[in-house]
Amino acid sequence: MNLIGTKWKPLILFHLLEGALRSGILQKKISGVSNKMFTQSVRELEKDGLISRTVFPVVPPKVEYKLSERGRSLEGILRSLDQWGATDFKNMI
Amino acid sequence: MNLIGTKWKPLILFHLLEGALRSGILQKKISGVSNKMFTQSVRELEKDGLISRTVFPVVPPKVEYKLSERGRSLEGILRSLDQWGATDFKNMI
DNA sequence: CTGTATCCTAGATGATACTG
DNA sequence: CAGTATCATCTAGGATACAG
Repeated sequence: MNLIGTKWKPLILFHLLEGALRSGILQKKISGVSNKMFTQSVRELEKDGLISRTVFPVVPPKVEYKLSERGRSLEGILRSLDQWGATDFKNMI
Repeated sequence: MNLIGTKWKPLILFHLLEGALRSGILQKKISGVSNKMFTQSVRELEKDGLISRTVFPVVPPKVEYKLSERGRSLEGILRSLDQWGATDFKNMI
């Protein structure tokens, strides 16, 4: 939980399960996240070795994030969490 | 994550996987938790319907906690988290 | 487009003392 | 034994403006 136990990290990792994403695209997928928390979250995920960050030297700037091998090892948990959330929510209504 | 995304809740739930536990025992198993956070966590878990609380009218007081059906549905995720933590930790050393 | 810096608030957490 | 109350601290998180 020290690595992924925040409001946004699980969502970020989940959206990266399908492949690398450009920074802006990824941020748009995480509806509601502030610019600050998005940057802070991906920075920490990178520091913890769960995702990798690639900067393309072009203009305008382009940055892509993707899961590292360690991050990929969380796939089962991430999909379980997603599935549980969906099922559990359905049972509440 | 809104339900279990805190420092202690996953641990509390995990320790209840093997069956109901008396309050003091459970708290001792969660090494490092303060009395306040333990009480607050179990109260919220109870409010969210993940665990149930049973008070035995005896002296000295006896209180037991156990997983509800909804809490039990988290078993897969809890065990996955535990296993991932153990495996991941082993890979770091 | 991507990221940083700053200020601010709410909540999470902890230490301690106290009650039934 | 179980739980509450109080005080204090730290961090997560958000809004906004700015920079390369």
